[in-house]
Amino acid sequence: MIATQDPKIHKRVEALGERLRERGCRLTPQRLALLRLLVSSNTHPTAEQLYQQLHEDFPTTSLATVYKTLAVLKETGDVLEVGFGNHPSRFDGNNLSPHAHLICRDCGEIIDIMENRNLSEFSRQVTSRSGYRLISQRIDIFGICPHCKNGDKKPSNTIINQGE
Amino acid sequence: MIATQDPKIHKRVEALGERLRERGCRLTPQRLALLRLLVSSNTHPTAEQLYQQLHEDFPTTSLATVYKTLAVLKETGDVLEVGFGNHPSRFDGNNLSPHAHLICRDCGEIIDIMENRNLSEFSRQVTSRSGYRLISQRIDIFGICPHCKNGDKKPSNTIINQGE
DNA sequence: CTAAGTGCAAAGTATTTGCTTAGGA
DNA sequence: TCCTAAGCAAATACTTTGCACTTAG
Repeated sequence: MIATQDPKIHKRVEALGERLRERGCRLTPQRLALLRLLVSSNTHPTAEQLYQQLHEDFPTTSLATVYKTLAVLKETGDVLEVGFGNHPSRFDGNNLSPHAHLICRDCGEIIDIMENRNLSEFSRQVTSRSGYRLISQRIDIFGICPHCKNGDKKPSNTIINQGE
Repeated sequence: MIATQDPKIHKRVEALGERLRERGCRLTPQRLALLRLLVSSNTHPTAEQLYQQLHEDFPTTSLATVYKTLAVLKETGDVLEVGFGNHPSRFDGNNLSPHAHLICRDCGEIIDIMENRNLSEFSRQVTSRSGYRLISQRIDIFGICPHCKNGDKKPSNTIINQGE
C-alpha cells in the first residue's frame, strides 16, 4: 500500500487517468494503482519493482500487465522509459520536460537534471548542420554518487556500463 | 571480403592487434578479420552484421565468437558499444574520443559528433554540484536524416525510441 | 452488452555461458 | 606442448504476445 495523501500526486494521477480515458482506455484498479506508484516514486523504478509493489495490493497481477500498461503510457508520452542495454529499463512518471540523467554506476540511482540551454542549442545546431530534423535527445552522465564513494553501499539497481 | 588497402586502416588494425597481444590475447585469423571489419566500417555495425560479414571468410564462425571478441575489445577500451534498449547494440571501433551521436530514427544511421566544450563543462558542473565523481557521459540526438525526410528510404537499422 | 484489460504461459530477442575440440605462441 | 579461442548448443534476462476469462463503461 502506498500513501497517496499528497494532493499534488493525487492531482497528477487524476490527470493521467483522464488522459487514458480520453484515449478510450479503461481505468482498471490495477492501472490506477500503477499510476499511483509511478507518480509517487522518484527513483525511476523498473517494471519488476513496480510489479512487486503492485503485487501487494493485487496478488494475482502479472508482470505482463505492468509492461502492457507501461507501453500505453509510453505511447501517450506520460511516462519516459530509460533503457540501459541489457539492464532492465527504468521508468519515470514524473518528469516529462526534457532533462538529463545523472546516474550512479554503483547503486543505480538516477537523478533528473533539468536541461540547460546550451544542450538544446547544441542539439539544434548539430541536427540542422547535418540536415536532420530534430526529434529528441538523451543525455546520461555516469558517475559515482557520494554514498557509493564513501562505501555506504545500498545496492539497488546496478548499472555496469554506459553503452550496455 | 573487405578491401583493407587503406594504410590508415591497416595501421589501426596493427595497433589493435598489438594491444590484444600485450594483454595476453591471441591474434587468431577470426579476430584479425573482426578487427579489420570494425576499423574499416564507419556505420556502427551490430554484432549480427559483423558476424554476417565474418561469415563470408569464415563460414564456420559463430555469433558467440563475435560477442566474445567484442567483449574483450570493450574491456580494453578499443571499441565502444552503443546500446539502445532492446535493439541490438552497435559497435564503434574508430572513434575513441568522447563524442555525441546523431541518430536517424528511421534508417538507424549513426553519425559521430565531436564533442563540444560546453557539454563536457555541463557534465563536470552537474557531477560536482551533486557530489558525484564523473566517469563518463553519453549524448544521443535523435532525428530524421535528410534521406529519410525525402522518403529515399534505405532502411537498415531502425531504432524506434530513444529510451528503449 | 461488448470492447478492452487481466493474467497465465509461451514465445521472442539479444546476449552470455559451458564445454569440447582446434590451433596459435 | 600448453593454454587461449573457436564453435556449437543451451541458458539467461528482459520483454512481448496469444488467448480464454473477466470487467469497466
